[in-house]
Amino acid sequence: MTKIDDVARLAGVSTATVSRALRGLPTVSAATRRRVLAAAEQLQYAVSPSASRLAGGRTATVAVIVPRITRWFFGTVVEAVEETLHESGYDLLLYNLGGRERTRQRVLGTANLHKRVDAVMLVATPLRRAELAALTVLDLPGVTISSGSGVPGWPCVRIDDVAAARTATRHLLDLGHRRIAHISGDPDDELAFTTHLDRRRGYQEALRAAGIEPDPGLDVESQFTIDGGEQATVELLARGEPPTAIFAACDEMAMGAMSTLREAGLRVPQDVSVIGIDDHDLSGVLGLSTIAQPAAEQGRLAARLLLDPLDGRDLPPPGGPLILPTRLVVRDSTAPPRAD
Amino acid sequence: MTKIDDVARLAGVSTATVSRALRGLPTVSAATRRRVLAAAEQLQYAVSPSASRLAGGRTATVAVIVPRITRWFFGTVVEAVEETLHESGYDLLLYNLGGRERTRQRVLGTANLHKRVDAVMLVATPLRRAELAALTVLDLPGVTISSGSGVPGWPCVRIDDVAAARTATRHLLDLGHRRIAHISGDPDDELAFTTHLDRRRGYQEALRAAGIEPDPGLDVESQFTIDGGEQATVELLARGEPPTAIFAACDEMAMGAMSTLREAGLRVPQDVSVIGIDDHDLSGVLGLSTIAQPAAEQGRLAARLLLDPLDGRDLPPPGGPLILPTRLVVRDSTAPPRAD
DNA sequence: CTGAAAGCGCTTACAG
DNA sequence: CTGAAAGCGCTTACAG
Repeated sequence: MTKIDDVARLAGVSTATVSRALRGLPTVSAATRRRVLAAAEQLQYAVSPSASRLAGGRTATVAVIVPRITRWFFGTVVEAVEETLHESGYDLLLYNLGGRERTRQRVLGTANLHKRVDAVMLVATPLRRAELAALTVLDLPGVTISSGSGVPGWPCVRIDDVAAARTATRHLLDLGHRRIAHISGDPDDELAFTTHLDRRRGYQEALRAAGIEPDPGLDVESQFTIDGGEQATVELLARGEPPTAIFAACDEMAMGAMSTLREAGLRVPQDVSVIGIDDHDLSGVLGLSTIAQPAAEQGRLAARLLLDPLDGRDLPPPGGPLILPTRLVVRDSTAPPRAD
Repeated sequence: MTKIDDVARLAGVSTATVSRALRGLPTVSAATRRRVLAAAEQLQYAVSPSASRLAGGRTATVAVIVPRITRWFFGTVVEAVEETLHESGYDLLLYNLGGRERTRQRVLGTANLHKRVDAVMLVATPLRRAELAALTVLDLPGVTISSGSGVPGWPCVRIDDVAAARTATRHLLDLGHRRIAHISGDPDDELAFTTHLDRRRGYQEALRAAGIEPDPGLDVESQFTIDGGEQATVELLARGEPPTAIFAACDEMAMGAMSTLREAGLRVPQDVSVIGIDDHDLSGVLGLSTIAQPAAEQGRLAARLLLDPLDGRDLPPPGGPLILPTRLVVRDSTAPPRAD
């Protein structure tokens, strides 16, 4: 393929000038730039990323690390991030941890990311001590979305999980429910994220504010998936008298809960109300009440926070975490409890 | 950071030997290899990908191009591909076309991929003539999943869309339906894939085999999304007497259809049966009958077909397209038509 | 505004 | 099995 020397020869300039003209640096005369661009066009020249990266020390690549790309939240975040990154000329290296310890170690436990990317985006993946140490050594810039306490020095984008859970629970309380169950994340969750802890806290706070002491028998741990919601609900029903309402820590769990309830002959919302968090694409179709969170917006904002310093736009670093708003969406899955 | 010279010095060998030892080449004595590995370990050495790629001419990176990562099929494919690629030490560059013409041009219309990746995976993205020409010039190896006629020289993994649609339609015919509507892709679909053409053909073939001439009034074009399914169903209902069954070209459209039917006061399946194609994660929850297709398996197989030649495993190239099996899954959304 | 030259950090024939 | 040296294709001070 053609390389920079070919373009330089055709345009009658040095390779340094070609390099500058093609990258839009200001120190090139308009006439020269025109000639270079024409030559590059004519030769169908495309820069070699490897050579450019080695010489320039920048990769124009970002690693995006998610637990599971197939879950609604992560897919939506990645889509928004991808668009923002590519618009700015950055490549996106996707890492889907998928609960695989080996993958996690390869990505986070070594210097693998070193010189491979200019920055890292960590989505809902709180780091263990050793991983944090490894990343700190690499001294890479980054941003986290919804990743627990985050990484020192990295901005953090998220929602207020405690408040979201409080709002969901209070919605059920306002409808008159007292026996409100919670299904949420497993501490041994293979995805190892901590969002569920905050959501549980909000649930408990709302109950206590209403004078109700949380009943551990109504709190079941499982995975943040449809299957997880089904299993948790099966467990819940096996424990005895069903609750009159279930607050699921995410919409996918809520959907699993709805499915299991229906199979058990319980109607939603007549017998049991269900609410989740997310506002998944299909929540409308299922009539699921939920706390909507802006997934794409979190992705876009996080990408911007990464790109701005990389591209030399030095905004004042955000003080605390950047917390985006959530919103209660009432549909058909929540109603007052039966009066019996 | 430490580089290969540091390792060479500590191990007391040349950089060439370090390079060979670290990459596991056979032409290194066991003792030397041990010393090199120990030195690399001690210095926390990680190779610079840019330098390695420039010198070696291989990027160990694959571009994966999908229409929309948030759709079930593409998310599931990408997850499987990611795992297969990373297991073999390859990076995954994600391109989400998202119906954006500019993105599409940047990725497919230029030499952008040149020297950036060793191979390309094109998912459900038939190429236009100019794009095909551009790719052909780059002379990159690749594989397609479900991408129309594919790319000459690239293996193609897919299902038999005509047969899948035939099976879905026949299922409805077998239940006794005659007024069977079809909702499917738009020829002007911004995602520009052609799967819907095959699925429409299967629908029409099944009808004709049953002695029914397809009624254009029962065939509505829209997008392959939940919204698309809703809009198509609204349109269908606006055209007059509703059909007794709807065959949607994918599960997301089918879910949109179910939602709109319910809002219109029509019960599924008592008033209208609905069937899709995919076996989406949520099809079970929604009780949607469907033709299941193995999305993850298509991704894994396609990744293998890409990796094997790159890694020097030269399998006999597949003769025709690799067609994976589909399977009718009957749930609660299909039933005989009302006898009135 | 432009060019000559060094250098980025590896891998690969080639020679031994 | 190992090493010296060239080369991969750019970018970046530096000088003018």
